[in-house]
Amino acid sequence: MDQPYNPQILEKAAQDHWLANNSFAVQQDDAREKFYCLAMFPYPSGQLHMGHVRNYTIADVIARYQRMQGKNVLQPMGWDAFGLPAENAAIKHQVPPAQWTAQNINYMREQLQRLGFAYDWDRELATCDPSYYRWEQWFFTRLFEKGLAYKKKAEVNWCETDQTVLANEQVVDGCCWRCDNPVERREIDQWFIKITDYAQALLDDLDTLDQWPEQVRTMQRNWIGRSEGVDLDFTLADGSALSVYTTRPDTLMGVTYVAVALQHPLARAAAQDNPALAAFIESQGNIKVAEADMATMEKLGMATGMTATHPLTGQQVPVWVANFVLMSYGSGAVMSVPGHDQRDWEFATRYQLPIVQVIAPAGDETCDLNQAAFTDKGLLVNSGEFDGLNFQQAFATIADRLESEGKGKRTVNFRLRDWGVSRQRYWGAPIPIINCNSCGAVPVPAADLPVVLPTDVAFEGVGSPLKKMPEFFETTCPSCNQPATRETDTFDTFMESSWYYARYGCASNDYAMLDSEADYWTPVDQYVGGIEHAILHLLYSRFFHKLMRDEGLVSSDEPFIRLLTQGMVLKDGAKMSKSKGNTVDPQSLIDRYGADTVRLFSMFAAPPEQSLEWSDSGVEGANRFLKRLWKMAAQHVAAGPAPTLVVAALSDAQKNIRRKVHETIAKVGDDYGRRQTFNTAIAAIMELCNELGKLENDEPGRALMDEALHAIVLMLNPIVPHTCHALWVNLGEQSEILNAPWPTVDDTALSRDSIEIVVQVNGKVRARMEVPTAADKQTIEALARDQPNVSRFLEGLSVRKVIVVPGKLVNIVATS
RNA sequence: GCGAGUGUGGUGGAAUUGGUAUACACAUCAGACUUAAAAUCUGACGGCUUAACGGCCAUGCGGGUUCAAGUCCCGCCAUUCGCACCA
Repeated sequence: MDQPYNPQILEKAAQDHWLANNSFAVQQDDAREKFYCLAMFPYPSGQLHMGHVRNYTIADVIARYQRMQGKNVLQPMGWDAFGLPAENAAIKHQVPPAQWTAQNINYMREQLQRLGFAYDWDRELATCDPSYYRWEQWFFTRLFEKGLAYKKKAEVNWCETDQTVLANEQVVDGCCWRCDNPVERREIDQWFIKITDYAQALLDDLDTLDQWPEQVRTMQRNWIGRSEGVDLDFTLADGSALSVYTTRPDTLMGVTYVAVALQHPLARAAAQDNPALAAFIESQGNIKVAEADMATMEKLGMATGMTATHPLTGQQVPVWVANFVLMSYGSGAVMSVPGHDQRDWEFATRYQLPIVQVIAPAGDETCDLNQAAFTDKGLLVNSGEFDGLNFQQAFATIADRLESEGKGKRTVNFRLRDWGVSRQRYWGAPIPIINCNSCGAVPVPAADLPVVLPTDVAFEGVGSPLKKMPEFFETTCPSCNQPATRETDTFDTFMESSWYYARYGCASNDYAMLDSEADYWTPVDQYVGGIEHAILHLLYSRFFHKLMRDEGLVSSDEPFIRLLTQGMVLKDGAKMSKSKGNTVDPQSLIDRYGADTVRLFSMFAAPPEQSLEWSDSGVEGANRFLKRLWKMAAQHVAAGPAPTLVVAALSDAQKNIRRKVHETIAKVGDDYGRRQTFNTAIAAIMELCNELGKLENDEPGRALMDEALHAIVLMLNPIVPHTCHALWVNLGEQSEILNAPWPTVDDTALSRDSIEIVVQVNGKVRARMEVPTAADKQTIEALARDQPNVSRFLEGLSVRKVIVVPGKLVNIVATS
């Protein structure tokens, strides 16, 4: 056995072996349980960072562990290859995005291979490849035909810097999520997908995802934002209806005015012959989202001069335009109850509108409408026939009344809005639509797909080059054969990442988007990725999965059964990032210590869901452990073949160590499989190694050492596979460790003759004692009282009670 | 403001179902080996106290439940993340 530990040589040898044997390629195999393990694929930015290393190591450990459980394990890898940075790089370095992306993929693929991840590279895919996005284009045309994709003129978030539209989810604090510049509002034609049709299903099925972090489910629930209320109509002077949505119909009798959004048709109509109102709307509409710190923005408004009739009382209430009413939620108009809504209260106070109390506290809450609105639920007052009703009763009674009189309707509202998928960018999948003057928007026929994105382009830096390429956009209408124009917008890149996990199941199928093998592998059994995707990517993927299910492409309801969201990698307390200049280059660490050391450290330093504080000396510690293990194995091997283990020949000390071996096997299996706390698994193995250092070197001791080393190498294999690959051979094994089964626990090794029991007096530890395992409570109690330090503390006290927890402790309760 | 999480030695963290708080590692210090250093090995390592055995205190703060609380309950404080005028 080579000495010393030389990771550069042994890692290369293991990787060459896996490559030569195509060790990680898998096929459908109905004889075995399948396990699909997936880490979120990377954007090919240029090189791996520590976050990637952590993400992919976690997934690889799970995949290799499941393989040792005898499962048919798929772990693929690919590239989220469309996106903005490629265009930015193209402008900066004068390289076409396709070329820049391909170079990065080649470099990063090599880095991943040097980390020894067990990927089935036969299934590798890149989303910028026409063989991939053609199916996305095809699927979009299917959605179009089903009415699930549509075009509408919409006010969108426009980023002037990136010259593109952003989804609501991509606007962070009023700024672009990528470049952090303020977002403006613009109206242009956009393609949307009806995610709102699936809002209820997306909400309901969250309850089935019991192996997802609760936090992620809560965030999605809030994002979908279901509320139950009533749509009801106020009547305008001309007899038309002004519809408002409320979740508090119990406060209906407290309405003192109605407010509409700046963009509401009524506001626009009123502004036509009211220059002051027009000016107000103009001034508020031009406020950029970033400048208007939405949460603290002053509530401003102006009366329209119109009044509306209250649906129940027949009273006339004024109609105001208010800057805080959202056009995009409900009907863009609200009934204002300043007594019981804080926003309405602030607005009414500012403009001296009447404030009426219609809800009285049911308990001892304070209610002073001079100070603030009373927003809790309570009992109705000043509400005529409804007085005395509680919230539920009032909701039901008033909703019934409105419905029977045709003035309202119970309604469920969602915060979730349809997904805008158009982007005015070049480096994305072309939207497969042809715009014809006579036929309108016509989907590209399946036979004409894919619409290939031209890769030979000149980049000037502003807007999309596609708009300047008549050879791309000039075409004929598939329907009427007249000259027509191709759509030059491309898809949001979240489209590609919403279904890639399924495509891995049949990555090279040129005849279908998904096939029966894709259905065999899906859903993903274990998904691993960053918490930053808790809403966007994970919600879109869930939505896409249901769309694909309804198209007959997959048979499951959800894409990801179990989800692990790993924490960030920090250095000096801050997230590692180029802008902060606190990055650590994985490559230099691999060069210096080997991939296994980097893998071991990133799994040992913190539990996977928590943030990981980077520590250079911690990396050295991980390397030190591997060197020690290597040395221990080398010494064992150098002493010649190990004798056969005869359990009866072991000394008591050796039996204790053997028990530790088997306890550790049980614990580590539980940590990998159920708990997914890889740090504690490693700690347990380190503990065992420390114990083994004390092992006597006699014949039974050497036999035990052989058993223990085999177990340790098997247990560490998912985390440091190269080192274990080499150690396994050195321990004299013929077969390769990759396919070795997980070690089994010998239950007889776990049994013990005696056990340490803690003795407490009044809850404080006063002694520890060894008692026979079989001892009954009386015996244990008697032994406990005999402990010198215990009898000392019991002196002068009378024992009231003795609690015996078998195998753990005795607590003697005594008072004077 | 609403929702979720976190708070344990000098540091990262462990304690899984209410039952031995501080496992494992890092750092530090001491010793061995060495001409010396590095590497390696051995040992010490929460605070106060004691010659020693031992004792007292300590898991952000204040209460509570319990024979027993890092863990459960109530009220605060700090911090991180998400959402944020959603009627």
